[in-house]
Amino acid sequence: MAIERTRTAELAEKLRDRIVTDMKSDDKLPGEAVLADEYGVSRETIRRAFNRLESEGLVQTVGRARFVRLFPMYEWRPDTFEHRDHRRDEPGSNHDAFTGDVAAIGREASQYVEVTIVPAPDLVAQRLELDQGTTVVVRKRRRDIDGTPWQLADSYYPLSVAEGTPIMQPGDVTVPGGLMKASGHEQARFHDEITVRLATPEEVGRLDLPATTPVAQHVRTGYDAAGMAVRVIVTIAPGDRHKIIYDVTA
Amino acid sequence: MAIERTRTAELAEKLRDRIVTDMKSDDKLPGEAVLADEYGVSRETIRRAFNRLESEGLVQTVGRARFVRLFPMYEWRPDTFEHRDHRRDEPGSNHDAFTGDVAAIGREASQYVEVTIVPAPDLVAQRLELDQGTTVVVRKRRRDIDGTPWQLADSYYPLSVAEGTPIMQPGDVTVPGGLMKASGHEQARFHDEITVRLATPEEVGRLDLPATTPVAQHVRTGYDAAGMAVRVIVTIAPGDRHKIIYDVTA
DNA sequence: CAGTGGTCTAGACCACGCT
DNA sequence: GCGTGGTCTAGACCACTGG
Repeated sequence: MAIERTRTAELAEKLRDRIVTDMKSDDKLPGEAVLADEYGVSRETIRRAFNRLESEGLVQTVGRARFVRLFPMYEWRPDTFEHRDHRRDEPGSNHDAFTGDVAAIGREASQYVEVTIVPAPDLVAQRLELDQGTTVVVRKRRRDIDGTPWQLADSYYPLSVAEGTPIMQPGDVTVPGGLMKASGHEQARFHDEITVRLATPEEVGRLDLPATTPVAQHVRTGYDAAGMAVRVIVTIAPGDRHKIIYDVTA
Repeated sequence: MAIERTRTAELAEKLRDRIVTDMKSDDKLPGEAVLADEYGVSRETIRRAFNRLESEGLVQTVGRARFVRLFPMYEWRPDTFEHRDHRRDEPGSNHDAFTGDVAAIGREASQYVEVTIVPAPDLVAQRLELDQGTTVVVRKRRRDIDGTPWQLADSYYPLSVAEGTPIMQPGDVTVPGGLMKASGHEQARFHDEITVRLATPEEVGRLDLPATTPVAQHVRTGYDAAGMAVRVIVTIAPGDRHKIIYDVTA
C-alpha cells in the first residue's frame, strides 16, 4: 500500500505524473471542473494541487487556461561570464556571453535594457559603500530565451564611475573591452552572494512568473584594481530554468 | 491609496508587518479563530495568508500553534570551505570549517553523520561516471546550529575510493589532511552546480521545514589530480537561513 | 452570455493534546 | 471533553473573454 497522504498531495502527484509522461511543454491542461469530476474531488482540491505544481514551475496559468511548462535549464557560469562577455568586442563576434551561451544550445536570445538614475536601494548602497539614498545609475536588463523572459540582471553604478561614459547610453551597448574598461574602472575581482527566496510581486510581474515561485538572487559586487566597489549586479534567476555553475580550484 | 489586492495578500502583509515590528523569533502567534475574528475574514483566508508566510520561512507551525522564525543567515563559502576544513587537523584546533564558522558568530554547531552503502542515485552516478545503480558509499550528514537543523550535506564516494579508508568509519571522523587525502585521492578541483527548487518531502522531514519552502541544492563534484571524479557532495540549504558566497578573480 | 479561473466563505470532520 | 490546526467540500460571486 502507498503511504497515507492527503487528497491534495495525491492529486498533485497524479497530475505531475500525467504531465511528465503524457504531455509536453505548452500543452493545454483540462479545466478545473473536468478534473474535479474526473478525480472525484472538489474544485478547491484541484486548485490546491495546481498551486503546488505552479510553485514547482511545471504548470503556468495564462489567462483562462493552464499550460505545461518544461523549460530547458540555462547553465549560467558567473565565474567565467564576464570574461567571455568581452569576446563580444572581438572581431567577427556579435555575441555577448548570454547570447553565445543560448546560441550554443540552438535557441534565440534577446535582451531589453532600460537605463535610469535612482536612489540606491539599501542592498546596493551598502555594497557600493554609499550613503543610503545616494543616486546611482542603474541599467535594468531582462534577458529572454525564445521570447520567454528568463532572468533579470540589474546593474548599479556609482555616479562617479558612470558619468560621461558609455554606461549612461541607453540600450544594449557594445564598446571595446566592455563598459567597465571604458569607465576607467576595469574590474579585478568579484564578490558573489546567492540567496534563495520566493519571487517578489515585482519579479513576478517583470518575469511573468506564477505567484509562488522560488528564485535565486545573485548579487555580484565588482571591485576595480584600486579596491573600489564599482558595480553591483543583482540577477534574479527563477529556479525552474537555471543552473548556476562555478568551477573551483582546490 | 494602496493598490488593489486580494484579501489574502493584504492579510499576509499585515501579519508580516506585525511580526517583524512587534514580535521576535520563537514568539507564539494567535490562533486562527482569534485572527479570523480580529481581521474580519474567514479561517480559510487566515490559513492562506499563513501558508504564504510559511513558504517565506517567517512562520512555522509546530504541533497546534504557529511561531515566528527569524533565522540568522549562515554565510557559506564553498570556494574556501574545504580548504578551511582541513584546519581541523592542525594542532590546537578542534574546529572543522562549519563549526568554526558558527563559533565565529557566537553560536553552537553540531553534526550528525550516518554512513551507509546504497545504489548510486542517478544524479550521483552520472557525476561519478558510474553505471546507474552501482553501489557507492554515502556519508549522510545533518548540520545543526543551536540545535536547529540547518542543512543537509550528503557525500557520495565510489567504492574503489572509499574501501579500506577512514571514509567508511561511522560518525564525524577526523583524520590528518582530511578524508580524501587519506583515501589517496586528494581533490584538485571542484565543479559546483546550484539549483533552486521547493524542498522535497524527504528534505522537509529531515530538516523539519514547512511543506513549501525554497531550498538551494548545491552539488559539488570533486576531482583528484588524475582527473577522476572521487566525490559528490549534495548539500541542501534552506533559503531562509543561508547565504552562499563565492569570491572570484576576474 | 455562457464558461473559465480567482477569490472567499461557512461549515463539516478529523486527530491530537491539554485540562 | 474541548479547542487547536489540517483537510475538504459546496456554493457563491466576480472579471474576463470568446462565441
